[in-house]
Amino acid sequence: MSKFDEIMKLSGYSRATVSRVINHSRHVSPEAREKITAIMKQLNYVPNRNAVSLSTGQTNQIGIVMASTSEVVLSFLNQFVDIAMDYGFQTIIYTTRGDKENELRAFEDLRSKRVDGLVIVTCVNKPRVLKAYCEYGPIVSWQRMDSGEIPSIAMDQGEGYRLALEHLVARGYTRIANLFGRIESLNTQSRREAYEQFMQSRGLPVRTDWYHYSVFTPTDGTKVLQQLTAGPEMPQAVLCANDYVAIGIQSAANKLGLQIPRQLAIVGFDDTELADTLGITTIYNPIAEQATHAFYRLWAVLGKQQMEPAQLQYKLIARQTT
Amino acid sequence: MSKFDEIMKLSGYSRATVSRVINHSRHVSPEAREKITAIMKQLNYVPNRNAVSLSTGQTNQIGIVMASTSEVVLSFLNQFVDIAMDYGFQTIIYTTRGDKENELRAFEDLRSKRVDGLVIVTCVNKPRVLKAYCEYGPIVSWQRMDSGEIPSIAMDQGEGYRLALEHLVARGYTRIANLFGRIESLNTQSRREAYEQFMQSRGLPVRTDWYHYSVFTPTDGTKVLQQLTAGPEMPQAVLCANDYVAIGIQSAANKLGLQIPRQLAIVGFDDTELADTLGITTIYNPIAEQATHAFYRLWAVLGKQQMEPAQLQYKLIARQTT
DNA sequence: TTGTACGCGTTATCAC
DNA sequence: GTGATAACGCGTACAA
Repeated sequence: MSKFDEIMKLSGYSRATVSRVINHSRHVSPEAREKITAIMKQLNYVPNRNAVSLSTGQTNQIGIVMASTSEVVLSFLNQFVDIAMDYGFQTIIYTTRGDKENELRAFEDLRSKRVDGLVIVTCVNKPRVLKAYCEYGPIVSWQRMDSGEIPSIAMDQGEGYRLALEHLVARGYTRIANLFGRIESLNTQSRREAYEQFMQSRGLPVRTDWYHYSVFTPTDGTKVLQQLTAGPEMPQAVLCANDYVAIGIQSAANKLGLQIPRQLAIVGFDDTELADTLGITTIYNPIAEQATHAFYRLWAVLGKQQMEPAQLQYKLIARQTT
Repeated sequence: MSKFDEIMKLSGYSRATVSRVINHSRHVSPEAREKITAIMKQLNYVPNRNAVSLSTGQTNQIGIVMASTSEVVLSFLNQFVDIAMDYGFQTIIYTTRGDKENELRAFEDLRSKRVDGLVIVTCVNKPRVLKAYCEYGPIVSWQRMDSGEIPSIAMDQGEGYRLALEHLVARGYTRIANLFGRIESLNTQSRREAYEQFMQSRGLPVRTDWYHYSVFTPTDGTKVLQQLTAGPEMPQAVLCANDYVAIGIQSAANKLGLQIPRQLAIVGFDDTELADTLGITTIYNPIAEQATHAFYRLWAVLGKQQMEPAQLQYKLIARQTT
C-alpha cells in the first residue's frame, strides 16, 4: 500500500481530498487540511513525481541540447538553469558531441514526454527534420536557424561584428584577419557578410585569404597566429570568434615579441571575465539575457504567459589590445 | 485510447505480448514480433517514459548538485554527462547558489523518485542532514566529506600541493603565499596542512600572514596581488587555488612590471587548457577521470556491477611561471 | 466541502 | 509463446 493510501486510511478522507491538500486547493475544510497535513508529516510523505507526471502529462523538465558543455556556452547554461528553476523547471543536459543521432534522442525525449520543452544551443540536424517534433512541445533555439521552422532567440552577430570593424578602422587598422567558428554556422555567415559589406562600403580590401574556420579554443588561436606569421604578409588586426581564441592570439603574439596593439590589434567576442583580466578589447554579448529570452519563449507555451523580453544590444568594450 | 491500446487492438495481441516486443523479450514468436513491430512503426509509437518510470520505479536520471556551473567544474560536468549517457542515464543539473534549501530540493527529488542517484560537486548542507537521504538511492560526492556518511571519490589535494611545494623549494622559492578557496572546505584544509607540514619539515617559514581565502576567479587573483604588493614584504611565489586565479595573478604582475618568475613565481592548479596557453606552471588534476569514478560508484548500485577504477595521480607541469 | 470512479501508459505476475 | 489481471501512485470530472 502506498503512502498515499495510508494517508487516506489514517485520516478517513477520500483520495480526492488528500490530493487537494497536497496541491493546496482552497476547497478543503481547515480540519481536513490540518489532519491530513499532520499525517503527511508524520509519514514523511513526498509525492511520487513519476505518478504526478504520468497523470498530469507534464514533467516540469526542460532539455538543453548542445555539442558539449564548453566555456563558450557556460553562461548561457548557467543562466538558463537558474531561471528555469525559478519557474519550477529542472534542466536536463543533452550533449551530442556533434552527432545527429545523439541529438535526435533529445527530440525523441520530447515525444516520449520526458521533457516538456527543448532549448537548442547548438544543433547539427536540419530544421526540416526537427520541425516534425514541434507538435510535441515548445522548442526554441539560441543558434540561428535558417527557415523559420524552429523559433530562435538569436541576435544578429553581424551587428556586433560591425562595432568591432568600425572601431578597428577608426584606429587605422584596415588589413584585418577573421577567425570564424563553424563554417556552416549562420553566425559565421552573418559575421562574414558584415565584414565584406563593411570593407567594401569603405573601399577597403576584403582579405578572404585571411579567413580561418573552426577556430574555437586558445590553442586554435595560437596555431592560427603561427600560420599568419608564416604567411607572406601579416594582418594589422585579428577579429576572433570568441574571447578564448583572442587569448590564444594574444599569448602567442607576446611570445613572438609582437607589440600589441601597434603591430597586431586583437578583438575578441562575448566579453568574458578573462577578456577583462587580460585587457582584451571585445564585443559585449548579452548571453545571460538571451538565455532568459529562451526560457520566456518556452514559458509562453508552458505557462501560457507572455513575458516581455528586454531589448538587447552588443557593445564595444575597448581595452589594451586595440 | 493510448497508442499502446491501439497496437493491441490492431495486432490482436495482448498487452503483455506488445510489452514484450517493446522490450525485446525473447519469448515472442517471430510472427507476433513482426506484426507488432510493423504497427508500432506505422503508428509512430514511442513509449511514455513517465509510465515506464512509474511502473519500474526507475527514471534513468541522475542529479548533479553544485553551487553554479563555473569553469572550475566544467570538465567534471562534461565528462559525467557523457559517461552517464553511455550507460543510458540522463543528467539533471541542480544549481544551488550555495543555498541550503535549494540544495535540499535535489535530495528531495531523490526521495520522490525523480532521479535514481545523485552526484555532489559542491554542497553546503552537513553530511548528517544528507545521510538521511542515502536510503532512497546512491549518493556520491566529488567534494571531500568529513565523516564517511556520504561516500566520496575525492583525491587528497594535499598530495598535489606537495608536488608544487617541492618544485618551488627546489628552485629556491621559500617565501610562499597561499591563495585558497572556501575556508571551510576540506580541500583547503588539506592544502593548508600540506603547506605547513612541508615547510616545517624543511625548517622554512610558515607564512600564515600570506593566507588568502575565497579566491576563485581571475579578478580575485588580481585583487590579491594588489594586496600583496601593498604589504610590507612580497612573497617569492604564489600557490593558487586554481588556474584561473593564477591567470589573474600573472596578468596583474605583468601590468606591474614584475619579472616572472624571477621576482614572482606562480603555480596554478588543475592544468586547464589556458594554463598551457599562458605558460603557467600548474598541477595536473585528473578531473575527468574522477567524474568517471563518480559514475562508476553510482553504477555499482544502479547497474549492480562493480567497475574497477583506475589509479589516479597528480602531476607537476612545469612551465614559464616558475 | 467531500466522495466516487475512472484514467494516465506501462511493467510484472501469474496462470495456461 | 501467450493472455488475463493486477499493480505503479496520483489527478480529476462529475456527482452529491
